Amino acid sequence: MLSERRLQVLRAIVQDYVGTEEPVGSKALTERHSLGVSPATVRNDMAALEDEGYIAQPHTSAGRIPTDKGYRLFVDKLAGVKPMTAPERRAIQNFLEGAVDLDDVVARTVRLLAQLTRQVAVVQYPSLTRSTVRHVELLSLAPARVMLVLITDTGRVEQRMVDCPAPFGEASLADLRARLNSRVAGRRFADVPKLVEDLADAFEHEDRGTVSMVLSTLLETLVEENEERLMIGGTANLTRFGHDFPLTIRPVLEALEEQVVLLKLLGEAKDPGVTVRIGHENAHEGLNSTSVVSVGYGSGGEAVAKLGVVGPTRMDYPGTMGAVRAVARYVGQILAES
Amino acid sequence: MLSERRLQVLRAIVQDYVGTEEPVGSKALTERHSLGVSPATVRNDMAALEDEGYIAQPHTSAGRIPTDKGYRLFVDKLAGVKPMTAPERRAIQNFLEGAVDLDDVVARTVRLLAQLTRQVAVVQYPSLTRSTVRHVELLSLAPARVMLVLITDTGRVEQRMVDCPAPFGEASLADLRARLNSRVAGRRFADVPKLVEDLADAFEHEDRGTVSMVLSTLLETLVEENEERLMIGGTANLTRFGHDFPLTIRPVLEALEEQVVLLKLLGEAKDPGVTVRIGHENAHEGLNSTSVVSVGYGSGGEAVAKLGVVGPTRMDYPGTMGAVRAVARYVGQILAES
DNA sequence: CCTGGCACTCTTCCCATGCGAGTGCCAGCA
DNA sequence: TGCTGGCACTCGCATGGGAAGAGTGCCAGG
Repeated sequence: MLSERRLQVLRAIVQDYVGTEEPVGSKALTERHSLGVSPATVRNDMAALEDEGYIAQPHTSAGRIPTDKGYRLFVDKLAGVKPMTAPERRAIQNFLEGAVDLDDVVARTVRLLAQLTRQVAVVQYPSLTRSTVRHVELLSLAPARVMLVLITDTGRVEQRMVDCPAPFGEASLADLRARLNSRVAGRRFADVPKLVEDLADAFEHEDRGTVSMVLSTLLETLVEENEERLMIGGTANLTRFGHDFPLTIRPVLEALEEQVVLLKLLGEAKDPGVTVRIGHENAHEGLNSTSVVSVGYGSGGEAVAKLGVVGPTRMDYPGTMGAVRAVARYVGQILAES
Repeated sequence: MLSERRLQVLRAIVQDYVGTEEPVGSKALTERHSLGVSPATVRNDMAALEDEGYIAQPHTSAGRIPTDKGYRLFVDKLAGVKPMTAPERRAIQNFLEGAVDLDDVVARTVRLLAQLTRQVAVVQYPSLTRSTVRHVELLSLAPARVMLVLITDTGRVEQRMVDCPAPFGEASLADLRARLNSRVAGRRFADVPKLVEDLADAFEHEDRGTVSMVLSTLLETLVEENEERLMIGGTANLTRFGHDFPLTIRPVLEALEEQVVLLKLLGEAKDPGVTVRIGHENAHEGLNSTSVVSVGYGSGGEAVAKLGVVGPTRMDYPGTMGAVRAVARYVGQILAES
C-alpha cells in the first residue's frame, strides 16, 4: 500500500504535468508544492511509484509523467469533481435556454461542452429506445402511400414512407390513427410491440395488409439502430494535443468519424455518475492516448442518452468531470421543460 | 501572353508538385515530361512564369511551386475535369442507393466524397427555401397545444410546437389542415407567405388568434436560417496536409466548425458547374491555404443545395472536380427518385 | 526515515562544416 | 531570335561534435 505522502506526490505530479505538459522532476515538485520534504525524499517516493507502475520516465534523465494507471488512481482516489462556479452555471443555463428545437439543443450542448472543456465534445441524441411515444401521425400522401410520423417525448421526430399493398381510405386511416395513439401514446418504446400486435385484427380484411405494413414500419423505426445519432464538435481543440501531431491526431479523427465506435464508447459507461475511461481502457486503438469522460443525461430521472468529451489522457480531470456533469444536468432540465 | 510551351511547363509543374509535394526543378521536369527542350530552356520559361506570378520558389535554391494564380490558370485553361471511370460510377450509385432517408443520403454522400477525394467533404442539406411543400400536418397534443409538421419534396421534415392563445377544437384543426394543404401543397416555399396571408379570415373569430399563430410559426420555419444545416466528414484527411501541422490544420478545423462560414463559402459559388476557389480567393482567413471545390445539386433540374470538398491548394483538381461533379449528379438522382 | 551531496546519464541546443539541388547568366550555335 | 551546354554561385539541410542542463540513483550522515 502506498503511504499518504506518496499519494500526495502522485497527485502533485499529475497536477503539474497537466499544467505544464512537461515531465516533472523532483526539484520542481518540492518547489511548487509544500510537501515538507526534500527533493531526495521525493525521488525515493517517485522510484517507488514507478515500481508500482503509476508513473514513468520518457527517457532516462527526464522527469516523470503519469501512466494510465497513475491517472486512474488520481481520478478514483485523489481528486474529486470540481463543481462549476455560479457564474459558469448561469452561463450554461442561459446558453442552453435559447434553443428552439432538439437539433438546436444538441448543437448548443456540443458547442458548450467543447468551449468549457476545450476538448472534443460528443453528444448523443436522445435515444429512441429509452423514451416514450408522444404521438403517432399518419398522413395519406397518395391513395396507396402513407407517411408515418413518430414524435417522442424528447421532441424528436422520425418519419417513414409506407407503400401500401392496397388503397387505404381516409376513414380507415383516421381509424388506425386513433386506435394506434390510444394504445401507444405515452408508453415506452420497448412496450410498443406488445401493445400493437393484435391491432390488425380490428380492421376489414382488405385493409389488414396495409395496417400490418404500417405497424411493421413503426416497429422498424423503433429499433432502427442507425438512429442512434450523435453530434461532434470542438475538433479544433485536438491541435492542442501534443507536438508530434500527425501520429497522435490522425487516429483520433478517424475514430471520431466512426459513429459506431463513439456510440460503443459512450455505451460502455454504465456508471450512473460521470465515467472516465483512460488511455488503454478504451477499446478502440485510435483512442489509446485519449481519455473519455462521459455521463448519461435525460429529461426525467432516467438517462436517455450520453454525452461526453474526448481529450488527451493529460487532461484536467476534476474540471472536465465537473463541466460534463453540469452540462448533462442542465440539458436534462431543458429537455424536461420542452 | 504566355507561349504554348510555357503553359505546358506550368501544367507540368502543377502536376509534379501535386504528385510529389515537393518543389520541382528544371531538370526533374525535363526528365518526367517530354517537353522536347533542355533544362536551360525550361529555366528561362520558369523565370518568366515567376515574373508573371504563376510560380514561386520557397527559398532561393529550391525548385518552384505554383502560386494561387498558377493554380487558377491551371484550373481555368490547362486542365479539364477528369470523368469518373465506369466502375467508379457504379460504386457511387450502389453506395448511395442503400440510403433509407434524407439523413442517410447526406451521411453517405459525405462519406463517399471524403473517400473518393481523400479530402474533407461538406454536404449541405437540401435547402428549405428552394424546395416545395409536400404536406403540412397539424397535430393536437393538448387542448391548446398544436404541433406543426412540415414535409418537403426532398423528404425533409421540420416540426414546431405552437402554444395557442385559446383552445382549438379538432374540427377547426381539421379545417385548417385541409385549407392549408390545399393552398400550399406542391408550391414553392417562397410563394407560401402570399398564399396563406388571408387564411385567417375564413375562421370564426375565437379561432383567428390560433390560426394566425400557426401560420406565423409556419412562415418562421420556412425562413429560419439556421435550418441551413450541413454535414462534414473526412476530417482525418487533414492530416495529409503538410508537415507543419498545428499552424496549418488548426484554422481549417476552426473554420469547419463554423457552419456559417461554410455555408457562406458554398453559397458564394454561383456557377452552374463545378466551382473552384483557390487559396486566398476564399474570404475566410483560415482557409487561405485551402481550395474549395463545390457544385450545386438538386432533385430536379434546379440546384437546391451545394456540396463540395475542402483540401490543400495542392490538390488533384481534375480528379477532385470529377468526383464532386459525379457525386452531385447521383445524389440528385437519388433525391428525385425518393 | 529523511537529507544533502555527488557522480552519472541522457537529451537538447548550438554551431561549423560539407554536400547537393537548383538557379542565373553567358557564350555559342541553328 | 530562340535554344543549348557549361559554369559559378547561393542556400537549405543534414551531419557531427561539444557543451550545457536537467534529473536521476545512490550513499553516508543526522
